[in-house]
Amino acid sequence: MYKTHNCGELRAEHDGKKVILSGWVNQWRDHGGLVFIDLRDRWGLSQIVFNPEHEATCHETATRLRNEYVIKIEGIVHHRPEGLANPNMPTGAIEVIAHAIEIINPAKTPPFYINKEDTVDEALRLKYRYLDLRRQRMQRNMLLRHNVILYMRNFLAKEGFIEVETPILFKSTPEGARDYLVPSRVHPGKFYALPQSPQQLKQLLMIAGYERYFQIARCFRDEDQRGDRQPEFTQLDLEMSFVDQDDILTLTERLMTGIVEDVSDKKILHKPFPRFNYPEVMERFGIDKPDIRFGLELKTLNDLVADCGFKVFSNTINNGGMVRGINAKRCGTYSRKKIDELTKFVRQFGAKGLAWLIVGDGDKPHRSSFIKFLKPEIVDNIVKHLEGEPGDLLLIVADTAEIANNALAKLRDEFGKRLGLVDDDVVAFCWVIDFPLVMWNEDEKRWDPSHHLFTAPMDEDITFLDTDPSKAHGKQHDLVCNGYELAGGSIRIHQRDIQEKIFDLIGLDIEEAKDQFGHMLEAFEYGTPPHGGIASGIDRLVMILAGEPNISEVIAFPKSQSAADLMAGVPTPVMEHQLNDLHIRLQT
RNA sequence: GGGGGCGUGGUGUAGUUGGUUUAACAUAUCGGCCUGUCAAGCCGAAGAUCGCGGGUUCAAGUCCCGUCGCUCCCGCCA
Repeated sequence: MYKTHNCGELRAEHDGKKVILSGWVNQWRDHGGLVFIDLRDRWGLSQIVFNPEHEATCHETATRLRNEYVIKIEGIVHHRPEGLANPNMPTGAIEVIAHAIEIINPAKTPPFYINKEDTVDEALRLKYRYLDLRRQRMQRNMLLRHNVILYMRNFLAKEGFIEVETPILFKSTPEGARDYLVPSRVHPGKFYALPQSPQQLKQLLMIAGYERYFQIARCFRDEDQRGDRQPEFTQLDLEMSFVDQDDILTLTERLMTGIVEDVSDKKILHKPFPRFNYPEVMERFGIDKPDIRFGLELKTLNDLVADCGFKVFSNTINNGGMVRGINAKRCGTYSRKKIDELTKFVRQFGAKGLAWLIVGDGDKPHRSSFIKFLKPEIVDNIVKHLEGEPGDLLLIVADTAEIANNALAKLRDEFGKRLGLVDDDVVAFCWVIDFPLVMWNEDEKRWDPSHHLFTAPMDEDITFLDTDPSKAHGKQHDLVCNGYELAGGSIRIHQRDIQEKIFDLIGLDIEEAKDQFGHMLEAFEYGTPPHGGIASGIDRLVMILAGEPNISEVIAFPKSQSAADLMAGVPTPVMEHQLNDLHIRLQT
């Protein structure tokens, strides 16, 4: 027997109890006479005392312990003597006086501290991930992740959902991200693809009559990494039949609210979650995934500066662009150097430059990169429109709508942080709906779905598909939280003719469509219920709830930026005969 | 594919206008002392060709070029 108790549960009421504990030596303190160790298991720490006057051989063994040794001890729980309790430890009222010890396994000195929160080189953490995972931070994150997923399963089961697994080996389609491919041994020259999401399969489950499906689904996308993107990640994927968009939103909102309030210590800023339509969110924040924990909203200046005489502004407007700005409150103290850095900042998002104005006060005039080109009343209007008060820094970008919005949205995030407007104890959810169904792809000269090609158009917009597709809206919904896209979904098309129309619109000819999606089209003809769903990024959700900056902190075995596993050295070359089996010859 | 940052004993950092000597500090490790510690303490020891390769120079941790790794960002991610 290894344990009668765990190391985190012993309290004063266990006084006098004989216990067996097993775990890792978190810290070892040899006082020459007495030896103390803090014994650690997943549940916590207990102090063990070895006294040479009581158990000489046991004490002798204890002097040979080192951190991270795996041991088993037997002993008696005692109240700690007067004044020696440790109020910082949950088990600090007691200690275990050991009378027997077994060293189950010694341990080398770890390459970094297990028992201290200390920054460690990322490559080292990943190489020794099993040691990194031993640390409190990671154990806490993994536990939180477990609780989030457990909550999801319980909640959805109660709501009548059933969990169904879908294939990992499935079909490659040219839509969306790059696929991870798996060559077939049995079918020379053919490949499986790892799913980017179980999209088609969950729709087929609706056609199959399951009505309410969910899955904790691993998804794979072979694209370059970011802090919130890994090549494989986990979604809560769900789909419902006989629902409209509001049903999905309401259910998701109840689920998210429950998770945040039950398993995290974060507070939800807005309940119910605000719903923005796409034009509104772009107008106010310049981006479809705004962090609404703070204001600093974008303002459009087109009307004020259309014929102002300053070519940077007026030409932009004449060419169909936008002049937009934000007010960086109280940043009028910024030096030229600091403003130049902001210019550099917006340039990385394609902006050609950054116009700025520091609001003056009475006898102190405005300082600005552009007012010398403008009439004073136009300057006053700009200041007024951006609600400039003395000491504010107004930042303006004139460019295409896309670039101006994006650059200012990123500036807004930056100033949200700089001005301390971002409360990390808060989660601010919002919905974004009424997306355009399709967006014009200038490079390919065709329409691309803004969500995916199974998204249903708004009923009243169906005629636009033939006349002016840009005017059609989709029954799409995104859930945004603290500036991250946390979930996305839609009501799906459930009629073959509309689905074919969309294929046609995005430039898939009927033969291609049949080749790639024939099974879907055919299925639609066998009694398809109206249906829709949503998929939530679990890694991102847990990251936000854990207060972590990166999803790899909430994934047990994440990949590095270059999509490698540094612990096992993945990916690896394979044996020649394996390639032969798969009918693959490598280019030299 | 492109741009930025980082890489110095086991770990975390300092040192980078080229030369201050023996590359510093903390911590960990090893040895000694220590019966109430819990960030244990005290004494001592060992431990680094400064990621790797090349170059400039009388002289390179420091400058240049290349390369590898990690990381952030742009592109990409329906």
